[in-house]
Amino acid sequence: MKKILQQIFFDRPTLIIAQELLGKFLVRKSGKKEIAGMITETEAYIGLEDKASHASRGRTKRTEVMFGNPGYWYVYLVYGMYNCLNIVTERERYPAAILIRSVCLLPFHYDRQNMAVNGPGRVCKYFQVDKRFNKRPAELKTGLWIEDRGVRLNPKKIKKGKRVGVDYARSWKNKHWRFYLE
DNA sequence: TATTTGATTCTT
DNA sequence: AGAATCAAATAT
Repeated sequence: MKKILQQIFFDRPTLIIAQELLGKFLVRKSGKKEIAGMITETEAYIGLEDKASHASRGRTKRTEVMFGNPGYWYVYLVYGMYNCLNIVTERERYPAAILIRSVCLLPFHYDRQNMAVNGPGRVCKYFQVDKRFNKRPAELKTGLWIEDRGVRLNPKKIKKGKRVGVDYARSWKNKHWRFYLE
């Protein structure tokens, strides 16, 4: 069973979605080639108050997609080198998104050496995601979407921790808004 | 207009 | 521990 997650899935509380995305599949299709991997690590960035979120500094050309409708991709360049892939969540005008940090590749795609793709920069590199996908909807015709393939996780398998690389975010850096599988 | 800084990763 | 490398935020 394969079911593409629709926009309504993302129009809900971000912390719920960030956990539910674990076990879902990120799918990239260009031409006949399809790459798919199970999402194993996410981070939530929520609201104007969250000092770790780009949206906390207000609505800019870069962050406006976070203020828009849910179910859209937010792709940005960090450290001048790496792209980061996020899915926008919650209602229009409420800025929130989830960073996809790691995935686990299907056997068809890996050679044991690199079955895990750890780190947002590596996820984008492997799935050939760049700013072309920014502000585009997560759906089939975009060539990049998220699927439910029937994997059901025991909620106890979900680990929580502090978000990575946000030491500058004052008290918000201590929020346990990072979710991952062992 | 100039400087600083990152939701990172790779090399030394 | 440091480099790579640039868009956006902040300082001047």
